[in-house]
Amino acid sequence: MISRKKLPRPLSADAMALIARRFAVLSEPMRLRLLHALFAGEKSVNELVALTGGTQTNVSRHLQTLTHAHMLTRRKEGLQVFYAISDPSIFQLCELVCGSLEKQFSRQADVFAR
Amino acid sequence: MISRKKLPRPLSADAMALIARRFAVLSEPMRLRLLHALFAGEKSVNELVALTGGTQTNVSRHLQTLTHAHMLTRRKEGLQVFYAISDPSIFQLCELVCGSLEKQFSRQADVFAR
DNA sequence: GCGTTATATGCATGTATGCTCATATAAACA
DNA sequence: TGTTTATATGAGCATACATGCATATAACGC
Repeated sequence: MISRKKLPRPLSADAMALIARRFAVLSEPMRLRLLHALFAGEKSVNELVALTGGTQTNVSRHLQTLTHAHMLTRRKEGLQVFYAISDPSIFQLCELVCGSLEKQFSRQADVFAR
Repeated sequence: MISRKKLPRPLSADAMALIARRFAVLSEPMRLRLLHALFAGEKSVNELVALTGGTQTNVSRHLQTLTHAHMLTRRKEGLQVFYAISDPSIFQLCELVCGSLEKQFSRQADVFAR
């Protein structure tokens, strides 16, 4: 009988580069702010500019990056373009990282509290 | 009665920068190769150099980065230094990203197969 | 057609960071 | 003490990328 324990899959160097690229897309604060703003649902570029406080140029560039990484979908309607999160795993990724950071900080807080 | 649906927590710009930093640490192929090599358990620097094919200098630098990010622990024993994964959420993060990439590629494969 | 609004992009610049070479530290041992 | 082995680090270089300015494209109304 084969063990049911979940094993890490073997990963090629190519696969590793793809995964790294995906993490890189998530490694910019402005892109995270955009994703966070989109958690509630699709928004136009102008709305995102207002919500994040970025310049129009910069917001547009980052939206392009996120779309090329297949994390967002783009829908044009008249003059406006609406973006929305297309990859639900984004939510889980952020939750995981948040949880891990919270643990780390609460441990550090414990040390200071002694 | 309060809804039980899991809501995304509100995130400050500072929190966002911390999360981004964490993703940035995971966004280098060599660091992912090191983490992957450590999935099976702790290893010395020399072993990691052999397993990843990197130079000693470079491997040492990346191990330092991962350790400062609290993803690895460092244990010195005689001349050797052993590193091990200290944050179990790393496994889940990689699984999530791998799964999401697999879905993306199988969709693309479908398109080509038509 | 012309002007206006929403979004995208070419170019230039600054900053961050990965990589390598040489050298430094640190521990073991003769 | 001097030598060897394992790991870390300082300096310099190259590259990637985020940002802003100006301008281009695209859709709408007149």
